[in-house]
Amino acid sequence: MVRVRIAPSPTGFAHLGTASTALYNILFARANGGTFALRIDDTDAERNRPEYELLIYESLRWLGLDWDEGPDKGGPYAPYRQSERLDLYKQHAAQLLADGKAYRCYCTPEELDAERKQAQAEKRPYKYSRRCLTNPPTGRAEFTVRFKVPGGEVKFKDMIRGDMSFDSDLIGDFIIVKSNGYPVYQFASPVDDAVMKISHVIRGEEHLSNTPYHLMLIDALGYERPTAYAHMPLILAKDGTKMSKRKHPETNLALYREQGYLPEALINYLALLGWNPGTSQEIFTFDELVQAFSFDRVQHAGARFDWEKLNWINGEYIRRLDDEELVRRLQPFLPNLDEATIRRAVPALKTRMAKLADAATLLEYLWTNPPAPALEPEALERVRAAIAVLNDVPWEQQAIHDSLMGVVEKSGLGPNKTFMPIRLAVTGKKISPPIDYTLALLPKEVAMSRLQRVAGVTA
RNA sequence: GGCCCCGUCGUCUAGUGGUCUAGGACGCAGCCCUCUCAAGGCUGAGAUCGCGGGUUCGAACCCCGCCGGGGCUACCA
Repeated sequence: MVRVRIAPSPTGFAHLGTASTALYNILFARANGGTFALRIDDTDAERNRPEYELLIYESLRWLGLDWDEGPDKGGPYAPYRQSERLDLYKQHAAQLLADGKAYRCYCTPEELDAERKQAQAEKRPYKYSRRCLTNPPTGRAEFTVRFKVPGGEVKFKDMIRGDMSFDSDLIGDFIIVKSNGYPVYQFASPVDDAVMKISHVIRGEEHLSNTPYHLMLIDALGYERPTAYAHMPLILAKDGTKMSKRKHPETNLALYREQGYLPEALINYLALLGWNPGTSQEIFTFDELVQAFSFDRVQHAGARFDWEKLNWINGEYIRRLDDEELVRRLQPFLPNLDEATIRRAVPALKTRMAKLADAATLLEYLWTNPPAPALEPEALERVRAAIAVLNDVPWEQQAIHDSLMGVVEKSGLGPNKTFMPIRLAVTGKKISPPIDYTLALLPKEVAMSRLQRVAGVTA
């Protein structure tokens, strides 16, 4: 029975890495008929906020990465919010204490800090002194609980990197319960994984070095270890450094929705960041990903996030959407336009967008009034000729196209000599959809008045 | 500092001793198409496989060292 999970921490906006990890977990769960759980890791009382939890739900749902068990939908191992499982951690800590596998530590943060600085000054690797194990100070009430690291090799299998081995003699006794009674991540996470019967722990590479901590705890508690671990490569920023919320806006999942990235395109891109199918296929449906994904084709090195490639994939998805679906998705991005207008614009927009928000730039002239450009005499002549024929033309794209081509032919000049001045007059820009679309999308009176305004003709 | 992971075109990557004069994709350049911009088609530039030693008839692929990047080493997660 495959059971996987993600355990995001609600300490800010929903993070790109959360989506990536969720995706790999779901891919693995679906391929193996397993269960995917969402567990909220809110043990950092200072930084955690309920509204951030909502942001995680929203972003994951937007991406179609839904969970089988979670705080909002329950499940056989509820509750799924760690702040609601405090008793469980207390029991486990008490058990370790009773077994002599953990002990109370009365050291103050200042004392610990001094120890650490001392070690640093003497250039030796820092490990907690075990003062409170051997010679605890008396008359102090506030304490943390430390795990007594047994020492020796800790070995485990990583589905991506193979056999891993850590020397736990290098690991000092670490805190598992804070002085405020809350468990530390290193404690709550393995306890929950064991109790919730998580079979495969799939998470980011930043947790690779944490795994021995978790394993030692699971062993000490007498639980069965998860069948396997998988540590996914980190997503790096464009500059090769780890993505930070401050420096790199692309960590914010909400941004992608706002910009008009299609969730399925983002998923596709994320899947390809750090993994490849071994074939030349680049575009995948979700089901194809489920089928193709395997941990032995996951990259070991961190992968840099690249907007260009994402834009290309997103454009591919947009072009593959049928027109009605595109209209539907475009609506939130074009609040100034009615559905019928969007529908008429779609054929011209489709190949011109990397993301849905681009439509607004292309169609801006429909709800704003661009300033009249100053045109050369020759260009003005072209505009006047166009006005003359356009006056009697039924206002739809094909008719406009035909009559304008007539003007072009009569002029003996290239089409651009006629179309560009019109484009400038109507949109104020040098870039727009084809001129017939550009005109037809606008009410005839508006289009004509913009042309007349430039040509100096009074309506 | 210690421990761990990693290092192929700008980027994502293929590649597990000879088929590599290192393949693909994005991006970039040029051409075609064309009313602009895209899309599409074609062509092209771009990597002495981080560096230095080995092993081998032969190494991007195996071994060692070095350098570089990242992670962990918190009463953050």
